Amino acid sequence: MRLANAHGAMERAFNHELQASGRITVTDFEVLRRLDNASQGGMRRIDLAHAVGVTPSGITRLLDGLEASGLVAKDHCTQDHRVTYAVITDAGRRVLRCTAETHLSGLVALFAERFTPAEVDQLVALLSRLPGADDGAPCPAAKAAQATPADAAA
Amino acid sequence: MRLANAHGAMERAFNHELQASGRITVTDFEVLRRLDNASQGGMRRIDLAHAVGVTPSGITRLLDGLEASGLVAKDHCTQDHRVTYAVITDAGRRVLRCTAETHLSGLVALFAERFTPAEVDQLVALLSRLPGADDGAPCPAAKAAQATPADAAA
DNA sequence: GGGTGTTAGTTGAGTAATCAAGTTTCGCAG
DNA sequence: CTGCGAAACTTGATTACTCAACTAACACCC
Repeated sequence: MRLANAHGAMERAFNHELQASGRITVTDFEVLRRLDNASQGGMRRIDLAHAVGVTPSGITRLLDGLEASGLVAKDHCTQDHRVTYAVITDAGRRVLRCTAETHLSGLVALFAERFTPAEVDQLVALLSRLPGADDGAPCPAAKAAQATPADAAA
Repeated sequence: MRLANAHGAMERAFNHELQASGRITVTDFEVLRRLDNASQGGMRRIDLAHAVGVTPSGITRLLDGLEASGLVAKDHCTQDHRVTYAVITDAGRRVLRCTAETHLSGLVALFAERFTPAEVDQLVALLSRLPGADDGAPCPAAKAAQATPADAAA
């Protein structure tokens, strides 16, 4: 219950912040973050869907939007013609960097003023035991620029 | 992040369970729970909205549905004609009791198999410090039957 | 090489929320 | 008692998803 309240409230707040600064939802943000972290700046759409917790059709529509805004691009796999990769573009990286700067720092501050580092560790450890907590990326702290986008980046 | 993942995954799962057994969403469930806990089995719609974390318009549409299903009823305040109370009906209580039985026990089991009671306390204490965690009801463990519905209960 | 099942992805229809802009009621200042 | 701002809703249009049903490509077996 506390979990639901806390997460709900924070997500709503975060969503508002993101919406205000650029036309971006929390899920969009999460997608960009994930793509930026990915080894080639790209992921299979389905893995991405699972990572951010939406259905395949959700990812299709979500990426439709991000593609229209030029923040991600499509890339087809030559070995398996079923799969399409989503790759983050330079514009996408810019947006990500900019919003992350503004809002991730806000998030960090929020935690910092409420918890000691040890308590944060404790909280993370406890939450990690919940189902689905480790879906997708294990959140490698700072992993800023490390890519070499496949090809089709705007 | 763990918070987002864990809560997201659990909420999705919970939602599916609830949808499967009766046409109910997590938010509907939360509304019923809140109303059942309320002193008269009723609350002002706006307080209810804030408690479950939706906007006033969200509550309107949500209650439209629950009223259509006969799980809650309207009750007008005689002192202030602006406010409308939402009161839980006997049918609503039945549904709540039934779904709570099935799914709350699942939830409890889920936590029990992952945490010791002490750890649960710890987790609750930590989460309580997050913004919005205490919105609405402080979740008074078991508070089953305690009502005297205002009047307009089906 | 032609079925059979599985996986990746899209599309149509529907739902639960949102915001912005209304209406009605209330409280209050002059 | 009249006007004026704020509170408690409601409504219309939009959004971000969902599910169910589809297509296309692969994988395998015989």
